[in-house]
Amino acid sequence: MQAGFPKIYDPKGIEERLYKAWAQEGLFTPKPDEEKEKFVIVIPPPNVTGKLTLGHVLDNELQDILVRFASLQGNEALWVPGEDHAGIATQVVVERKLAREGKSKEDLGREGFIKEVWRWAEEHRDIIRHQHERLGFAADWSRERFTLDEGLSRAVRKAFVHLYDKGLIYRGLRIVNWCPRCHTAISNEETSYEERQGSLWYIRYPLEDGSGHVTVATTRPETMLGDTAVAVHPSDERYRHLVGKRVILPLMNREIPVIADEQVQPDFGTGAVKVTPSHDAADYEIGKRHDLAKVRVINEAGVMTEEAGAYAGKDRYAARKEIVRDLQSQGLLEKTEPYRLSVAVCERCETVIEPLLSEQWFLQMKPLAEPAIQAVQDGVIRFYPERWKNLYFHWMRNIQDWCISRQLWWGHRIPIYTCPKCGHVFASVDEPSVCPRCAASDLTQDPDVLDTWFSSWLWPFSVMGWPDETEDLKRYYPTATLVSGWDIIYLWVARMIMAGLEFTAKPPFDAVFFHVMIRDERGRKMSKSLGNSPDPFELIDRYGADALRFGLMLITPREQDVCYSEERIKVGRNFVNKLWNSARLLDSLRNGEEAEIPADPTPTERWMLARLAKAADEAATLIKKHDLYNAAKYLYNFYWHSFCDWGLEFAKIAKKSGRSVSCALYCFRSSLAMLHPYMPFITEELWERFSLADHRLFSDRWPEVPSEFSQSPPSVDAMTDLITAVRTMRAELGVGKDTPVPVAVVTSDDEVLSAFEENMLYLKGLARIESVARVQEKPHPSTGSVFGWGAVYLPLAELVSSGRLNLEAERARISKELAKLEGEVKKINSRLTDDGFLSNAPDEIVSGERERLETFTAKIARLRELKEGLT
RNA sequence: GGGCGGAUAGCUCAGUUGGCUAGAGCGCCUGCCUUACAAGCAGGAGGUCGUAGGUUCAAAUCCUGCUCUGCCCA
Repeated sequence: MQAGFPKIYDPKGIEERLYKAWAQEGLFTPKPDEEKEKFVIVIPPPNVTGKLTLGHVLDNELQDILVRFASLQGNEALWVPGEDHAGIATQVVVERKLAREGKSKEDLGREGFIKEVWRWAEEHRDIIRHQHERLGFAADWSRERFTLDEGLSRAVRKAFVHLYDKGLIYRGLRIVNWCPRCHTAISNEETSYEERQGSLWYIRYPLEDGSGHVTVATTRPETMLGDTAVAVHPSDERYRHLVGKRVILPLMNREIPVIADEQVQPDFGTGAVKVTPSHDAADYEIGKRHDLAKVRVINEAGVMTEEAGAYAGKDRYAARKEIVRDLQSQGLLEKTEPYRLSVAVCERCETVIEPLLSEQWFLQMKPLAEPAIQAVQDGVIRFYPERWKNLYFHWMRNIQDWCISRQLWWGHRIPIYTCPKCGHVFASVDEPSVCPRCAASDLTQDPDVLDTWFSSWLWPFSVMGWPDETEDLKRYYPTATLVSGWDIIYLWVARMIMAGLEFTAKPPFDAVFFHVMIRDERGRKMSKSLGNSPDPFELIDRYGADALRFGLMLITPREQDVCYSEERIKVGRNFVNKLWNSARLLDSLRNGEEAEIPADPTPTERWMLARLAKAADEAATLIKKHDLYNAAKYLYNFYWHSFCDWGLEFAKIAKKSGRSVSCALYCFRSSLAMLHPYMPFITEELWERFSLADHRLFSDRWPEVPSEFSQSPPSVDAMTDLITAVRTMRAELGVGKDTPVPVAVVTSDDEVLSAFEENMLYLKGLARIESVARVQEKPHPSTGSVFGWGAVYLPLAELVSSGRLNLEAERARISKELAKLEGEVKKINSRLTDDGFLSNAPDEIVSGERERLETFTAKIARLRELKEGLT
């Protein structure tokens, strides 16, 4: 054993050293090469809110694999990294941090607060960058971008002005999702619904003429203060006589009308509902149809307004309690029922959303959606897996206008200016000093900022320098594949497609690769509030980046959310260990031998090369189909169970009789290249240790085994059959592995027999087979196994002396095999006597069944013979 | 309420356009510290493919109903 090749692979130090070297060499900054095809990925920019999670590791690892694979395929590969300023999310975390220090953002003022957020953002960008480095990601950091960079901010303004001047951006008074905690409007896509236990309160509204009352049911009694009507369904017989009458709104003593509207669901509550146009989207629509007054009783902070009379100044939930109590004391509360309802909450802070009538900027989406639907329909942009198209089309065809303004400080300020003199409102890319209409100065800019996604949707081209016609934009846009979780298909993916087509007239990428979500052992989504997401960097400390990466790939199927547990990724660590130790073995066997295909490969070497060729082919095909999971499995099985279990065992034995290990080294070298996209560090480390080339693995080529070696010699398969059979029989009979055994073989295949004779070294080395004798008939007494190429017998007479033989286990094994084959034969027979099968099934299937019948019957005959001989 | 998935070995999952004895990893059982690896080696047990029908010469695979389950949208 060569000194300095430790028994256990210790990633610490190695990973750090290699990443530093790669970065210094500028390995991931592509050298423009007109001969090469380009393969470009832009990272889904992580938020600067915090550290990376296991979900990020997965998302980015997939990209890294694609980029490294593309490079090995001879492409000019580029991966553009960067981060997202994440408006609300970042503002929320910084506000929380300030709150812990006893400060508020108002204390700092807008300028001061933004400075504080910048500090936070820069700090977290550093952390994120470092985390990417630790994972070994082949990103080109010289091109790193941030959504608030000057260039990207200009892109945002440019896009805004373009859409504004096109008439697609408008200001509107609408019911929006208002987060009273974040103090901003948010889009539908940023709210989620939670099932909660609430109550349904039945409230009596007395008729103005004193002839009784109408009972309405509500889950939000505090909004009643803003009621401006009671509505019933026009065909509801129970209430028809009341339509047109007036009721007295309790607590407020306001007269409001009873109206009829199709939108009312007669089966909800009593069938009569209260209408609050200022605090409910559906009621707003009713209000518009009936020209109802709008009374706003809750403000932006979730506090009752002046319009709420006696309840003004109270929190919405405190007011609810008091209102219910007051109604009760006035005898107007008919009953209270427990009720399950789904409430909208803010995705960022989980505060219950207040639907609020508010003036906001909206982007008209229908015109943008049409070409984007077309692009996916026509296959200009492909989705993997394809089924996500359904979700995409559904949303795109029902797309709503996008509320793009946010009442935040952190973000891109809306480039809308108002002239104090002439009142002209206009959009401008650059900050204007005077009004273009009346030349007045002292213009005021809209105080609000844009939704974060308004910058993210430009990402694929804004990172390339758009709106300028930069070299990068010309060279690397459109990009190749976008990797994303399906959870942001609306928020991000669909919008990017729309933006790409609108602003660059090109689809921003050729393909979208949607990956699954990582859940915990119990199948729960990983979330910060549950605290069930492990820290990936602790895992790296414990197992190394490669083990985490490969382990993650081995347990993450394509279409099914993965249940993560630390136990499960150990499979990655075990593989790393296997890879390392197989290298250690090769290192001890080589004496300066080259990694190359020998001029005269032996049958076992040919067998190994054929498997390598198949693996290189299969894995590449799978990766091209974005099936990185099955490619990982294929490589795992090839390396461990073909190369190590057989290839290296053969090589070890051959080496003892002086054969060079160059062929094994060739397979090893090829394997390093194939595994490199999954495990960049250990493969590079071994690449260096073995001095396999003077360039980095990243710049190497995917293995291509010459086609003359793609055929596997069948005689070697017969050898592995023989070896396995003898091992099984030994185990069942209880014959120790050190006891040499002679075997007898019945076969009509001369090649198989001569392969056995010529390769006794391997048979001896791997199964302690002392001799192989060709016989015509089964020796007595003996046990054995039957194959397509013949049968192998273990004469028992000679083994009896070595101890008690467990014939019972042998009989059981043979009986089981017999039963299985007899069952098969029965099935085949019934098929072959079925006219329907004979006339309908393709010829190759029929002849295949005939062949199977023949070999199975032959096997059965031999097995029966064996069983009888074992009594 | 509308839509999209899933249900295959004890667990987590593969299973290409229907057609060789339904596979893997982990776990389990037996034997091994065999000079690369016990994070390992060799061998083994374990599944009427959720359920009821249908299509077909042939169904884990296609169709329909049902049950359970996850998610998205409203």
